[in-house]
Amino acid sequence: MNKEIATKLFESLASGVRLDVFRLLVKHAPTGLVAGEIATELDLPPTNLSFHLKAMTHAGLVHVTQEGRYQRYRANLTVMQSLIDYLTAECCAGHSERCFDNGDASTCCKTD
Amino acid sequence: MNKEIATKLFESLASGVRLDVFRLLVKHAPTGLVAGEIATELDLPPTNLSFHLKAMTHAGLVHVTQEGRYQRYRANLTVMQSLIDYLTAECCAGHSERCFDNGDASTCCKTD
DNA sequence: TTTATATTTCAATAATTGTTGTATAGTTGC
DNA sequence: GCAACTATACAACAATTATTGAAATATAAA
Repeated sequence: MNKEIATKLFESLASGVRLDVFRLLVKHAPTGLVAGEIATELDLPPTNLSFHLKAMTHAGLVHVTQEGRYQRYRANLTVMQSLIDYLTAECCAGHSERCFDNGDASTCCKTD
Repeated sequence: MNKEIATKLFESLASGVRLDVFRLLVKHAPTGLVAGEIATELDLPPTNLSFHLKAMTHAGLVHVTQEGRYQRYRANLTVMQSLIDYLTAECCAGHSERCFDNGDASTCCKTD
């Protein structure tokens, strides 16, 4: 994880639509959903969903696999964990006592 | 923390400039920096920095206090912690074993 | 092979965001 | 009060992102 990747991921999460898509896919992990199911669930026009899915895939936030004529999307939980680690490091950065006053600091303050 | 607030925070972090500003402020916590110091450190035109600081302040990512003719900015570590919690909940959501295979899960899967 | 289904690509447009210089408001010290 | 300094507000413009319908691609089924 570095600044460039993190920025791309934040961009991906900065849209209400994409955040909804990601949360839906997390909810359906590890099976994932095919594009049509996502469109139905979130009531989105297919073209718009496709636009956002492409952006998320490009950012690495989701994975896609072909299943016949369907495209199955899955949340990339690994990259999300990396992002949380990065954010934790950014947040702490030598100030763990402020950031984690009443929490566990064991995953905190990584020097990267 | 909810989706709307999270989206605003992600927007704030989705810009290279703003991410740089925030990381700089975290590095200088809890003292913070005045606008001019940030501009010098990151080599940004004052108007551009002001634009981004305003956005960050509005999103709640930083706090500002007046010091005579200076404006001192500080990273809001509390909201960052909330965001990490939110993201952790999003990431885990009943799938901690996938998300935290080889890590500490004690800060994970908070039900909020 | 023809028809239906799923999804994406393309094109057009709307809306938002980012950057810069100039002007303005507020603060300090003489 | 006046000059120097800090920062923001405003205006103009550039660039990016979002949304939608129509057309295209590809797979599956009849």
